[in-house]
Amino acid sequence: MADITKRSEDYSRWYQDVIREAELADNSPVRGCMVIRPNGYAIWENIQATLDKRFKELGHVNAYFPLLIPKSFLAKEAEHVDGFAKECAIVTHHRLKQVTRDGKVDLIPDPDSKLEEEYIIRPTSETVIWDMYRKWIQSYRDLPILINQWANVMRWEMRTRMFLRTTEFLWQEGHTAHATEKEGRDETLQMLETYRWFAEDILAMPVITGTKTANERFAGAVETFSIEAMMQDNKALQAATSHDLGQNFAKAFDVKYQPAEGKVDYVWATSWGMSTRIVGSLIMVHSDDDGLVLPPKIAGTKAVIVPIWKSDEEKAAVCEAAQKLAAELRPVIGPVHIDDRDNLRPGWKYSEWERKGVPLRLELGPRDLAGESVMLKARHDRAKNIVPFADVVAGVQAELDRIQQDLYDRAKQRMVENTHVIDSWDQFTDLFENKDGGFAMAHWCGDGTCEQTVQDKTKATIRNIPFERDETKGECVHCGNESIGRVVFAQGY
RNA sequence: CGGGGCGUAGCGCAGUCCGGUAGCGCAACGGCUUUGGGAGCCGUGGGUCGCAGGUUCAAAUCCUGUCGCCCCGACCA
Repeated sequence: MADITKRSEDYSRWYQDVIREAELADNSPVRGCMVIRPNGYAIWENIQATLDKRFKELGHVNAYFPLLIPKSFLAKEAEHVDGFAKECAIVTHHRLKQVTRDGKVDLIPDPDSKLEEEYIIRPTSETVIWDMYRKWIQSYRDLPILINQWANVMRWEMRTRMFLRTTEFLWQEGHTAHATEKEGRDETLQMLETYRWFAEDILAMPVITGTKTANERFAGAVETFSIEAMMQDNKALQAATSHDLGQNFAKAFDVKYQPAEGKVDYVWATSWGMSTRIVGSLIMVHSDDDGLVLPPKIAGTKAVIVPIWKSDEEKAAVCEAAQKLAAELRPVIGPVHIDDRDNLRPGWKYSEWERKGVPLRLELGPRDLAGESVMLKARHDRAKNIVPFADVVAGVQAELDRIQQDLYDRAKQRMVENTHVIDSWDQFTDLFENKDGGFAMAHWCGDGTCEQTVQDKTKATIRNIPFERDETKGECVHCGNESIGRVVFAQGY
């Protein structure tokens, strides 16, 4: 069996190896696109289920807007065009024509089917949605609108990486409309907090919440907020964003409402999203040289039972016990798999389920049966525990809780250890050029040109201006001017 | 789009410099023995050598073109 490259040898190759070995995804015939395999899709389904439930608890409803967007829509919001025009796929024809060339049948776009107005494949849906909101909103009684959609989008990237940046990806995009500026801002921050909760409590991925700088703001937003996580190679990854769109889209699409009192005004907007990219970060935060590691709360399979036997009699007894255990566990912890394949030995099965990231393994052989107990083995730290049958549900539940917490603690500790207070340009360049990188908490003057220069010199960008930070003024780490306080610099994905 | 690397069996690779008609490990299939950390032995099947041209008696190997993947840039989040 093919081995997995060690993280220390080649991080990027390790990442690809883990995806292949855990059967999360495969390359597609189309450049830059990926096939998400059942093991990978199960993770995404759990992400969807958990987030969707939470969104609905917060009053949101789901809807679906079309994949194709009239080209003219994109042009309506000046900054938005600027941000996305360069990476749009365009539909120009609606029919193919068979032609024969050198005796071979080929298909070409039928010149007679050229579209009068061309369509773009959505890179995001603000424009279609706001075109519809114009029709749906007349008065303050129509507000707020709190719509979310689960969809695919396309951004024609030059360089792609599995999950992290693919030409087509899956995501949810929330689009809300409000009567007041404050309501819009509150919604933006509430959704950012939702993402923080999801990343930390469900994915066991510690994040830094904060405001994006003007340079990094979403095209068309007044303010963009993000959660930023640290990967095991010390690079940062933006795990989700939430945008306060102000009245920019309302103005571009002429969406006005009649307030209870006073004159007609433009409505206030937000949008927020999390994509399949989060699966990439999940892989990179927790996994090790043996393969995928997943926190129990998001794993498709929570536990696998490996029955061990020699004779047919033992097989029957052990498998029956495994069925009983699984039946007890499933209603409490969720999916439990029994691996009773008889063509593989237990050792093979152990390593296979380890590669695939199942958080907990239950080993059940004749010795366990005799002792009326089962052996638990945790994926992430290899800890063994023997639990009596009588306590198995509580024991497994406790172990899953411990794994979840441990993964968070481990990731948090790594983030803390690799976050440095940096006070000079020498230290700054040393960190990113000679040392291991990580997060640099450094003073910044607030100037975008200065920020860009730092990026050009070191590849480090301002990930965000953290909510919780040292606001004491100082000297900008690069230009020496008075700072707005410390911000997080890091090299990012 | 620029620089570098790589495409040979399901996976990982050797063979390419120096042309002679394709091999190794794992996996698969059959059999026997096995089964508490990647089982052993015997046997079997599987590849238009990324694709298309060209040179040659002969091309995985040399030449040209092309497609794809990976890394570094540019681009993007």
